[in-house]
Amino acid sequence: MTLSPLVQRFVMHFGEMGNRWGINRTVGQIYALIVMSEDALCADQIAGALNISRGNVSMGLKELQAWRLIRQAPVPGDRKDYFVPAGDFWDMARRVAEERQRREIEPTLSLLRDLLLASPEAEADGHAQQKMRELHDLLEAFTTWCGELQRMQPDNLKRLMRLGAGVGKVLELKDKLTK
Amino acid sequence: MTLSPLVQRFVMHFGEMGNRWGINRTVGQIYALIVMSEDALCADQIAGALNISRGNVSMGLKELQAWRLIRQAPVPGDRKDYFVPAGDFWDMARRVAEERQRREIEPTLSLLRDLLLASPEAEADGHAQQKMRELHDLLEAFTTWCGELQRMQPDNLKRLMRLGAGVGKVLELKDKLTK
DNA sequence: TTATAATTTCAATAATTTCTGAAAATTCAA
DNA sequence: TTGAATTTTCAGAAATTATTGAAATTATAA
Repeated sequence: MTLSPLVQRFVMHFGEMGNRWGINRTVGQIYALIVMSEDALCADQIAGALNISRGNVSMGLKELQAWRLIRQAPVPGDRKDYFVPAGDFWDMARRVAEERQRREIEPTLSLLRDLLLASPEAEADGHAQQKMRELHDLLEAFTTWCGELQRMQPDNLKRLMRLGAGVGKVLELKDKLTK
Repeated sequence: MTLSPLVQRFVMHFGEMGNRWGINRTVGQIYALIVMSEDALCADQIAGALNISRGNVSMGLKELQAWRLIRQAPVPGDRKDYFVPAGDFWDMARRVAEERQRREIEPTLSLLRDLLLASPEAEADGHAQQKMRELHDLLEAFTTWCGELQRMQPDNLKRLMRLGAGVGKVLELKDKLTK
């Protein structure tokens, strides 16, 4: 399978981006390739198109399945595993956000809870704990907010985003009504 | 300078997290140390406390200044450069968000604009461009939204976050009123 | 069963990123 | 100026992460 220059450029770029997003380069490329492809792809096609080893593809597919970004799509009469995207880009964004939350926020929150329980020993600990409290409260507020955004209907979420700066206006509205 | 176990644990953890956030480990540690410290710190104190080389500290401080996460705080009668956090954790969060936007979203958006201008060549390009359009629109909506959240007064932003799921209710409210 | 096709695993290796420390550059008081 | 204190730079070393490819495993058709 050869890629058109258009798809080629996108796939390569997405790989680089993947890097900056905490997923590795080939995993990003594999995902981009699957999304851009009209048909389901099997591991050999992917290895060929991206020019990477079979083993690497196997790892990548496993990781993408763990993220639930792709899923198998059986092709009748063919023993190989074929893959298609699981959901649209909104689903992808949600999954990435969830995973980042889990990896980048939760561990810190849980450490902070721990450290805030300890009674200060050194003289500097009072100040440190106050800072930790600030960070804890910020991360917790953020976490709650993300959770609630995710629980919103996708439609409402889209509307909220389109609302944009209007959010400020809506807040004012709420003020008037609750007063 | 020796660190209390409390601060030590936080600093080490923050370094690990920094890794997952796209800033490197020692840069994360340096920032955490400066934030947790009551007094301004100089490079030697940092190198000693974290047990890393002087050169590494110099790099780290430069990077943190570039991110505008720390700033110099002159200590009268001392020639060394001393550093303190620039702003609180909200400011930090905003800077990190800005930087990520710039590194992780903008380059993709600009590539997508490019690729969407090209006229499809291969047969598969039609489908690919449609997907690219979807991603483009999603990223653009997200970018606009982030920009507007950032332009909001910090107070309103905090209120919006505290509102949480209530946002859905406010939307419904708006519906009724605008109908 | 058995043979074959496909996938997964993982030790070895390649590529990348981070860190050190000595040398060069800069700053500033005398 | 000079020279001591401080910071910066950057080539090479160390550590980390990604990739290969051959062997082991698993799944399927005959």
